[in-house]
Amino acid sequence: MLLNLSHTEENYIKAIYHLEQDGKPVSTNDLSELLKTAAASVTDMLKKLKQKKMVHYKAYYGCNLTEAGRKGALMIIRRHRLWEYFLSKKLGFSWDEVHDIAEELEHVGSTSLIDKLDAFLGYPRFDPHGDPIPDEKGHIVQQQNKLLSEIPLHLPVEVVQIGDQSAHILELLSDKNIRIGTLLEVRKRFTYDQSLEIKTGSKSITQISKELSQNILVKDHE
Amino acid sequence: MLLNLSHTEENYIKAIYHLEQDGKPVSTNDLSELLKTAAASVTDMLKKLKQKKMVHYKAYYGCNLTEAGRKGALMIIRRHRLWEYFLSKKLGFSWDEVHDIAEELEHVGSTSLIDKLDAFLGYPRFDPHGDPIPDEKGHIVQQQNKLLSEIPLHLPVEVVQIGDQSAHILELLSDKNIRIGTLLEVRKRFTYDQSLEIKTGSKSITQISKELSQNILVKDHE
DNA sequence: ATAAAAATTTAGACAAATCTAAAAAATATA
DNA sequence: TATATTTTTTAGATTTGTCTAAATTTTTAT
Ligand SMILES: [Mn+2]
Ligand SMILES: [Mn+2]
Ligand SMILES: [Mn+2]
Ligand SMILES: [Mn+2]
Repeated sequence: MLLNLSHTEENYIKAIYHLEQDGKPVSTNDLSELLKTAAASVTDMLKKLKQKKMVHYKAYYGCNLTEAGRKGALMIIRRHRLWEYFLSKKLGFSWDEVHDIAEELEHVGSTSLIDKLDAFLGYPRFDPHGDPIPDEKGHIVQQQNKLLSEIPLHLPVEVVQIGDQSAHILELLSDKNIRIGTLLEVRKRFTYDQSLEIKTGSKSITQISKELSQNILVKDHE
Repeated sequence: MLLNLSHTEENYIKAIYHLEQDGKPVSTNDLSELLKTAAASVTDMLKKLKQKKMVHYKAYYGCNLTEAGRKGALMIIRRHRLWEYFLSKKLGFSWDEVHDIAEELEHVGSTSLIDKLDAFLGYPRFDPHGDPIPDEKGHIVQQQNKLLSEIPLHLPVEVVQIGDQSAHILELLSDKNIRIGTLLEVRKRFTYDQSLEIKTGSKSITQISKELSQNILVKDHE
């Protein structure tokens, strides 16, 4: 292990990375909920991660990743997304099956393994859900995508990313034939429940709930 | 996990499988040495594996795998060897680098992952060290190979398997340009230390110690 | 500003896997 | 057979990651 972190510690810093917005500290409870672990256990772990200089932490305040913690998190995310790409593109898994398996593979800690896997895959820049893959130095592109819920009517857009990545949302999208690269256009927006009627491709019309529309990221299609 | 075993438990049943010769029970001390774990710890684990019906165990007697234990061990060996094949053939690792990484990958427990990996690799029958890969049902071919130390002079043979698989032996073989598939012929056998002089391919002559010759498995080359 | 509610930490316990040291059983040797 | 040696098990601790319950701190609401 280059990082010298246990599987559990890796999962914590990854979770902190995902919860960190701007510079705001991440609360014990948010981690507790995301990791499905008692808040008391989170407190214990934050103390340990502080000792290992992976997080800044002050009691009753919350935590933030240190620079080392951020680098570590990006490496775990790199592993996760490269494995997802491999599972999807090489082994033929569908995009809603890859996450859980990658959750285990991401903890196999050989650096040369991941760098060779990256080369074998042809240095992919995005995983099967449209999320960017950090490079070997931990650089990650920040995308400027918009939520489908905020797109004006009749503007052609392309799906580039899915926010929430539970098996449930992926199942629903699969059913609606929506995936990364799908071209969409919002036809109507209903004020009552903020649901959308969209046109996919050239023919098919489907309804999309508010929740769903807030988890589909799109970019303008020129 | 289909088997519902921890990483540690998996390592134990794999170790027991490798130590089991004929029907002879495996001793606590042999396991202790192979796993580099105190004998007292092995005793504790054997009790637990007995509870889980993975081994037959009686105090002061030793242990044997149950049918379930044997099936489990074969599945772990299947994963290990398929990953070794992948690392070697797809990612370009040399055969002496793959074992340690596979030691971690073997514990990722999705059955569909391994079966799809198997298909992706084209159902290979042998790993990079020449060891047979069990199929999805746990069937494994038993090879009838001979030790180089027991081959008569001037008989052309082909290297098919390496016994011990430490990085050290693989380094030595690599230096001598001996790998799976190499054609050999024993030229002389020195009584003093039972070292061999062998001809590899058509030109190169090299010396091989007794230890090394007892870890190179060969078959007749017709 | 005070009381109620929510978030967080501390305290104490537990299961898994490990260790060392001591006791017990099996095996080898004289 | 009696004794010495080796092997194995038991006893008691330790580390990691977890839990529940109780105490404390912070935030929200009256
Ligand atoms: Mn994922
Ligand atoms: Mn994980
Ligand atoms: Mn191996
Ligand atoms: Mn292992």
